[in-house]
Amino acid sequence: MTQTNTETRKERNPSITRQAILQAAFMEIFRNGYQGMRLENVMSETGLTKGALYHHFSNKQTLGYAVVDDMIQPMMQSIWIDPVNNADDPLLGLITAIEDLPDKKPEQLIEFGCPLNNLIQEMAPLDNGFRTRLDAIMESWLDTTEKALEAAVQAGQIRSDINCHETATFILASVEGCIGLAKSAQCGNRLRTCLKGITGYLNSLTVQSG
Amino acid sequence: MTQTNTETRKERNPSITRQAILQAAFMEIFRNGYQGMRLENVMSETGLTKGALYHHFSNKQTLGYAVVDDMIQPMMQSIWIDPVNNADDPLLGLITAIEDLPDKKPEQLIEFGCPLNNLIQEMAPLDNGFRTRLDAIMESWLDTTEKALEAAVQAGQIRSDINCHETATFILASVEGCIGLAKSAQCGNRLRTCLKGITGYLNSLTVQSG
DNA sequence: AAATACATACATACTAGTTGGTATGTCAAG
DNA sequence: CTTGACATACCAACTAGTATGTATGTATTT
Repeated sequence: MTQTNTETRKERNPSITRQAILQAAFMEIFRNGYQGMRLENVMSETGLTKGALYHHFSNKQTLGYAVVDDMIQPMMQSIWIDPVNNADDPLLGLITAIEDLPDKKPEQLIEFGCPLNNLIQEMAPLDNGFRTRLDAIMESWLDTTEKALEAAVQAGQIRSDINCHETATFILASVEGCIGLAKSAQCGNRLRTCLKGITGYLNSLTVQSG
Repeated sequence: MTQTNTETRKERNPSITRQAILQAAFMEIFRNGYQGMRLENVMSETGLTKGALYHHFSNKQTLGYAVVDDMIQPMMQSIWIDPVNNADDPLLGLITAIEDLPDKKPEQLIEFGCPLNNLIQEMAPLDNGFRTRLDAIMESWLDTTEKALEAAVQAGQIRSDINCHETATFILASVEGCIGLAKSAQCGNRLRTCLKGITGYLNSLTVQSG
């Protein structure tokens, strides 16, 4: 085995390398925001050099977009969209998605908030490429939630006089707001207190409670 | 009149100069975040130099803290805390505070969001000095809202079985969430849609609607 | 009331460190 | 042996912060 480097030879695997860069960039953005992300930190966390980084991504912006498309979008898909779409009971599917939130990555959720919302609040006014990508995720999130509410109406679970579009928007706003409030206090209790408000609201929509 | 400068002589007024710096810094932070704020832009927007800036504020962090204390806190006071505290009708005071939001600075609210929430989401995990200042504003905002709910209970306006603390937390989370969603879409309709969800929720708390 | 002394309120010029980006070299795989 | 996958070395621009100079207001002294 020829060994030109002092360190152990790195096996080449471009897809794994790319994934490692994306993972490190995601965490950097999650903690510090996109503007606060330092490519130097992405390098040190992956053990790669600037050459490798710029081989896979042409610039910082492209890397940022890729984090949205290849990391954040799949997360939202697996945390909310898929479970809610596949739930047998539409209302229970929504409630479960909400109640499961604190269990996913509790410490990260409270310390750093929601990766999607963080980037929206930072970048929406500054970079329309970010904004359109992020709002597309938001729209699909809204769409899934709205359809679940419509199904819950059809199933006779919640009142038929509610506006599902308005209600879905309100629910997602509340979810993001709750995570944001918990981040402000850096406190899990505030998250749970706040999420109870959402489930309480959902219960107020049920027919038997009217 | 001796005139050493080429430009017109600047009259000296330290308090006005300080306010001008704070105003420019606030807008810079509002648009770009604290990390994105450039002191050079604060200088160019005020027409001042770095010497003047560093005369009034010892460093960037001190300026950032002053923006929180001297700009954002008074804004929250005048937009929400004072009107809600001084309202004759506690429930109407809350509803009015919510419904008035889009009228304050509509284009800024939708484009840049909420100055308080922006800074919380950006800085809470990064700088505890920011976080404690911002969360103190949040706490006073929560406190005012909770007391208004308690007064509404006392006045027989809303059901007495609700948890005012939990409800206040939920309402403020929803407000911030709605502003955040509108910012994502850069769309006033989504803000109004979402805020209707909040007022609808408040109505669901009233006694006659139970 | 004029002169002096001193602190405040700025301006100018510079520095050190950071950061995104590039040019080029090298090793490995097909 | 050509192309892809990296490493090394370097640069130009930016940015917070500093050192220092100067003009202005104000209190004190005589």
